[in-house]
Order: sequence, then C-alpha cells, then structure tokens
Amino acid sequence: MMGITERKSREKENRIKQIRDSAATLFYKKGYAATTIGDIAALAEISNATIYLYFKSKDDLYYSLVEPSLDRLSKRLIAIANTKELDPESRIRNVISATYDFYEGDPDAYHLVSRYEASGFSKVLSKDKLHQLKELMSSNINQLEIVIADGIALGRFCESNPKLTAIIIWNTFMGVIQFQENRLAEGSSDYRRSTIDGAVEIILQGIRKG
Amino acid sequence: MMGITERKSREKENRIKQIRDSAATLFYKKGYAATTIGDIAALAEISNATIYLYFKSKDDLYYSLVEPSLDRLSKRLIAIANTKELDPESRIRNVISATYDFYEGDPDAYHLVSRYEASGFSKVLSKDKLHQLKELMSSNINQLEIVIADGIALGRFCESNPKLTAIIIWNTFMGVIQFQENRLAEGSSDYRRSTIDGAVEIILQGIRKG
Amino acid sequence: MMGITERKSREKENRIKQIRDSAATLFYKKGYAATTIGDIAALAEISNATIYLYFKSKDDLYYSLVEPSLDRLSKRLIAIANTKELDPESRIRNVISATYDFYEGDPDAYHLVSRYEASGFSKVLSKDKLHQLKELMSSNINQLEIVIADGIALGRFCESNPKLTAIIIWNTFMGVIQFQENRLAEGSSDYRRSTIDGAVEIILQGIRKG
Amino acid sequence: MMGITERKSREKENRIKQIRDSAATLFYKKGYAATTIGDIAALAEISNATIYLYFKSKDDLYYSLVEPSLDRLSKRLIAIANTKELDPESRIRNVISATYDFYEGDPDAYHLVSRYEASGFSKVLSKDKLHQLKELMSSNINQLEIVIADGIALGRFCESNPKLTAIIIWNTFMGVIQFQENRLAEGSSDYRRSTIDGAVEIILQGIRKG
DNA sequence: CATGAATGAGTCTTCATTCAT
DNA sequence: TATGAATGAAGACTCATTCAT
Repeated sequence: MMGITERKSREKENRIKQIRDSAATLFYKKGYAATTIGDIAALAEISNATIYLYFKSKDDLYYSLVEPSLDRLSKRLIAIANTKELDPESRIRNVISATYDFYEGDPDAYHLVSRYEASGFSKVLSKDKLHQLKELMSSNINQLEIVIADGIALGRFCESNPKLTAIIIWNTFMGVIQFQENRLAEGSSDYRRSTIDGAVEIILQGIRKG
Repeated sequence: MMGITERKSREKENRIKQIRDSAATLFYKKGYAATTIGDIAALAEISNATIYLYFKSKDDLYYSLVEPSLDRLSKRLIAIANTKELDPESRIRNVISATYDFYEGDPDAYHLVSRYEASGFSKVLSKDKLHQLKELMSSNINQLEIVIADGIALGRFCESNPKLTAIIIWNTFMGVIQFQENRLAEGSSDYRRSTIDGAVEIILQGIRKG
Repeated sequence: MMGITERKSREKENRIKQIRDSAATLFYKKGYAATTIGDIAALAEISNATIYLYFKSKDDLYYSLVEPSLDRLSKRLIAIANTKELDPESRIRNVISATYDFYEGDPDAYHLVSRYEASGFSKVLSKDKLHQLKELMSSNINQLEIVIADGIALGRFCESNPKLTAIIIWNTFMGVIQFQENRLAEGSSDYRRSTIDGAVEIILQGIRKG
Repeated sequence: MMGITERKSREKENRIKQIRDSAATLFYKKGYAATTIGDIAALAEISNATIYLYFKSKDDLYYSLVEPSLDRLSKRLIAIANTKELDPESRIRNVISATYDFYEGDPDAYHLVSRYEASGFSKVLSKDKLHQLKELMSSNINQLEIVIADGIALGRFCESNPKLTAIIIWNTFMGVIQFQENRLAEGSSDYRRSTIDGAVEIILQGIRKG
C-alpha cells in the first residue's frame, strides 16, 4: 500500500540527485555562466522543463549544490577541531585529511566550494544566499584557526596570528590540488595526496615551536 | 605642427586604454561570460561598435588584457630570480614584493591573472592562446622554484621539493590577497601587505635550515 | 486514443511547412541576404527562436528549401527522359510540361531553383551543399540533352551539339517564365503556358530534320 | 593656369572610375547585399568615407553602375536594329555580336545588367529608378523584336509572335553565357563565343521560312 | 509527473553612414 | 578633398523560463 508512494518518493529523490550530479559536473567543468540548463538536462537525460519541477531557477539549482556540500564539509571540520584530546598537529593533519577525503569523494562538490569565492557569482546570487555561503566558507578556515590557537596556547606552536596561519594552510591545500590536477591532466602521475602531505609538513615545521 | 598626428595617436591610445580598463574591471567583477560587450562599452562611455574598432572579438579583448599583464609580471620575476648575488630569502621576499607591487599597481590585471587557472575559460580561449597563458603562468611559479632550489643548494633551506614549496608560497600569496580583500570589503582595516609579509616569514621559517 | 500523438505530429509538420513556405516566399521575393530570420518568423506568425527549433541556421533553412525541390524535379525529368518508347519530340514536350507543372504547383520552389545559379550564394552555402546543388541542377539539363541526343541518333533531329540545344531550351523556359511573370505583374493576361509552348515549337522546328 | 583645375578634374574622374570598377567587380562577384562599402573601399584603395563624397548611398552607387551600362548597350542595339538596309538574319547576328562585345568588354557591367531582373533588389531601389531600369532592359529585347518583325514582314521568317522569339533569343544568350562561364570556371576551354553562335543558328533555323 | 514546444530578452557582431579634422 | 573614428540600427543566434497536454 505504502509501497507506491514510497517508490514514487524514491524515484523523485533519484531524479533530483540525477539533476544535481549533472549540474555539479557541468558547473565545475564550464563555470556557472557557460553551463546551460539544456546541458544539464541532456546530461541528466531529462527535459529542460523537468529541472524546473524541482528547482525554481538556475540560480536556485546552483545554490542548492554549493550550500549542502559546504555544510557537510563544515560539520566534519567542526567535529575534528573539537577533538581537544588530540594534539594540535594531529588535528591539523586530520582537518587536511577530512578535506582531502571530501575532495576525493566528491570532486565536483569540492570544486564548487573551493572555487566559490573566486567565481564572480556574487552578482548572481541573492544577498541572503551569498551571506550564508560566506559564513559557511569562513567557518572552515575558522576551524583550522581554532586548532592553531589551541596549539599556540599549549606552547606547541610559535606565537603568531592563528587566522593568518589558517589562511596559509587553507590556500595551500587549494593551490596544491589545483596545481596537481593540472599536471594530472597533462599526463603526470598522481601526486595529489603526497604533495598535500608534504606541504602540510613544511608549514607545521614553520609554526612548530622548538 | 607634428602635434596633430601626435595628439591623434595619444587619443587613440587613450581610447584603447579606456576600453581595456573598463573591460578589466568588469571581467574581474563579473567574470568573462557574465560580462557583456554592452557593459564594457557603457562603462567606457562609447558604443558597442567602437570596441570592435580596436579588438577583433570579446575573446581577443579578454586575451589582450591577460597576456601582457602576465607577461610583464613574468619578466619582473625572472629578473629577480636571477639576482644570484642576493641570498635566497631576500630574493623570495623580493619576488613577493614585486608581485604585491604588481597587484597594487593594477589590481584588475592581477585578478585577471591570478584567477586564470580557476576560471573555466579553457572553454573560451583558443588552444594556442590558452597554451601561451599556461606557459606564462607556470613561469612565475618556476622563478620561485629556482630561488628555492638555490637556497637548498646553498644549504640555507631544508632538503625538500622546491616546486612544492614554490606552490605553497604562490598559493599563499593569492589566498591571502583574496581573504584580506574580502575583509577589506566588509570594512576592516587594510592588512594586506602586512599579512602577506607575515605569511612569507612563516613559510621561510618552515623551510629554513638550522 | 492514438490520436494525440498523431495530431502532435501533424501540428509539427504544419509548423515546419509554415516556416518553409514563409521562407520560400521571402527568399524568392527578396533574395537570401535581404531576407531576415525576423521577416520569416513574422510571416509565419511565430517567434524567431521557433525557427531554430526546426532549422539549424538560416543557411540550413535555405538549403532545406532548394534541395528537395530540385531533387523532386530532377527525379521527374529523369523518368521522362527514359521513356524511350516515346518519340523525342514528345519527350521534350513532356519535359517542358513537367517543368511547367512543377513551376505552377510551387512557384516559390521553382524560383528558388531557377535562380540558384544566378544568385551569388556560392558565398553562402558550404562547399558540400553547393556541389550537391550543382549536380542536381545540371542533371535537369542533362535529361534534355539525353532526349535530344536520342532524337539525333534516330535521325529525327539535325546533327548538332545536344548539350547546346538543351541549354537553349532550358534557358528559354526560364526566360519566358520570367518575362511573362513581369507582364502578368503589370496587369496583362496570363500567357505563360501558351508562350512556353510556342517557344518550344520554334525550337523544335529549328532542330527538326527534314 | 587652367592646368591645375584640369588635373584636379581628371583625378576626380579617376577616383570615381576607381570606385565604380571596384563596386562593379564586387557586386557581380558577391551580389548587392553581400558586398559591403568597406569591401569596395578596400578594393579601390580609398576610405569608406571617400565613397560618400561621390555617391549618396550604396544604393546610389549600385544604380549608377547599372544604369549607364544598360544605357550604352541599349543605344548600340537600337542603332543595329535600325540598319534596315541589312537583311534580318544579319541584323540578328549583329545584335548578338554587339551584346557579346559588350559582355566581353565589361563582363561586370554585363552581369549587373543581365542579372538585374533576377536579383531581388526591387526591394532596394526606389520605384523611379526601378522603373527606369525596366524600361531600358525591355528596350533591348524590343530591338530584337523589331528585327524579327521586319523579317516576318519581309517573308523571311515564319509567321509567329516576334516578341516571343525575341525573348527566346535573349534568354538563350544569357543562359549560354552563364552555362559556359560555369564550365570555364571548372577548367574547360572557352567555348563562349562559338556556343553563342551555334545557338543563334539553331534559332534562326527554327524561324526561317522555307 | 514529465515534456515538447514556444518565446522574450538578450548576446555578439557587422555595416552603412556621418563628421571633425 | 580625404579620411580615421564613431555609432545607431539591425541581424543571426542562444537561453532561461513557461505552459498545455
């Protein structure tokens, strides 16, 4: 009895996922403006109109992709930052690991997120949505900052501006991914994980006390 | 007497500069696809058609902005990297200084350049132009790499992958700028230069030997 | 029940026909370059964009008009030319009759076809399409040539270059139509068919043996 | 003293001729709509604006080409038609010869003229100019008609509609030129003159009495 | 629920024409 | 006289979005 409603519901979920996956792939590959609703519909193997059954607009679809991805990552990082029982260096490595896992598990989502600030779509989203995204985005860096501040308080890291160090680490991560992806695309082996790890060690070395 | 030709020529230069400035501003603020020729013309206070007097296409205009800026920066960095008589740390600081000067002197150009890898405009430029841009872009990181390798060879820096360190520094620069610009936009004081310097010191600390 | 799909299909066919008819009329009246997509859309009472639902480009629309018309006429003429059991004079008259019927049944298509060589649209169509059209076009004259050659072989027509005679007949046809249409437009009676017939008789007289 | 004015005047004439020649070439090769003022200016090696010193508009330039060419040909044909002392067949051959000479001497002018009716530029010229052109155009056929009527009156040609016969001859001429030009363009030898002559003979044979 | 079809509002680009020099 | 520069108006084509079925 309930089965039909259930199945319908499941199918609906699938349909939505299908759209989002296609959209994420394309937004990442071609950018917001260069991706058309038609492209997304084609990739999802549905009609243009169907997208509008589930999303109010192209805008809305975009936001619906970035927001939960960013949210998911944020929650993970918050959890890690709060494992106060671990030593700060390990927690930093864990933050990086989690971010890398997030990236590996859903590269499109990662790119959407990582790129968000860089893309000029502040013109494209409503003030509200934009603000919300900025909050989430900065939360990630904040978690790093918390761990570093802890490290300084514990005397493990040199005195320094923890926010600055957080920014350095965060941007290094994004930069390395970008760079190594480029090389990967040009046929090189996959050094993404190992380079990330190396970079973190250099920075830890730079802030470690003694 | 010769004045007329001269003035004409100067006016033409001005007109071109006017267009390029408007274009740079808008491409930076809204991205390539979201910027229309009409927007640019309006900002430059000329007609759409006039743009086509000086640039073959929107594409061409875009490229004409990115390429020489990047070229200029590249040349500066190459010069700095080759002042072998200076100690490596100073040379790294000089590279950063030069990049910062470039940024400060022409923020639009900088953003166009810095964003190049992040933007999806591999779909937008011809293979040729794209390749050329990639070359120039990677040259900048290469200069840093050279200095770092020198430092390692001289025993000043720890053994490490110089390319990796270069990437870290480069991305840190871009990240810090981005971050501090956001804060600036939200009303904070201007900590751009000082944060950059702080970040460089952390990294130098991280790679310095002994 | 099945009716819906059927009706939809019919409506779609109609829409396409609507567009083609409007296009044919305008291309004939004003020529390719002077006819705008907007003109066609207006005449068909649809939006510009709708045309692009059914045709890839203005080019494509033009070609889609000329090609099948020419093809249709070609096939008819080939059939007539091959009724070897008929005497050559009758076959020539039949070719002319068929061409006239074609003209009468779809004057726009005829004009598109007849004008093809004269119009400068070799600059407008792709090499491929242009070649195909030239083939079809020359096929028509070839059919006449075949019949004339038969007539010469059978001793009914004077020795002469059959291709030349074919050209004479073909161009006479087109010229007479053009001329009589002009007069018609100026209010004269309709002498198209009768003049055509008269002209053919003169030419037959000119090539007939004995 | 007068020399300067004279030279100026001569230069002006040259300039105008230069423009007209370029225009004629291009209008013929690419058609009215597809030929731009810029094309013409480039070929004439002057600036766009200069054209407007001598011609009110593109339209005007076009007309200024067609009209005098057609006029020139008309006058010649009128003269020939009135050499009543010659026998009709010779006069017909002379008309054809004169038309061929005209064609050979200035192919661009010929094409402009021959194509006039076929081109869709009734939409492009003013009623007045259009009417004038039509008059001139039909005058040419009228001259042929006069000769043919003379031939019939003299008992040399069969009873028939002289206008019809004139049309046949006229269109045959244009058709043969077109056809042989196509072949020429494809690398064949030049059979233009000989084919014309052959065609005329066939037609004369068709209308000759006895 | 799903979609084929339609379109209004743009986008880039071209061109005939004008005008200050 | 000649022209370099500028532009309004238009043209082909695209796309997010709606709606009847």
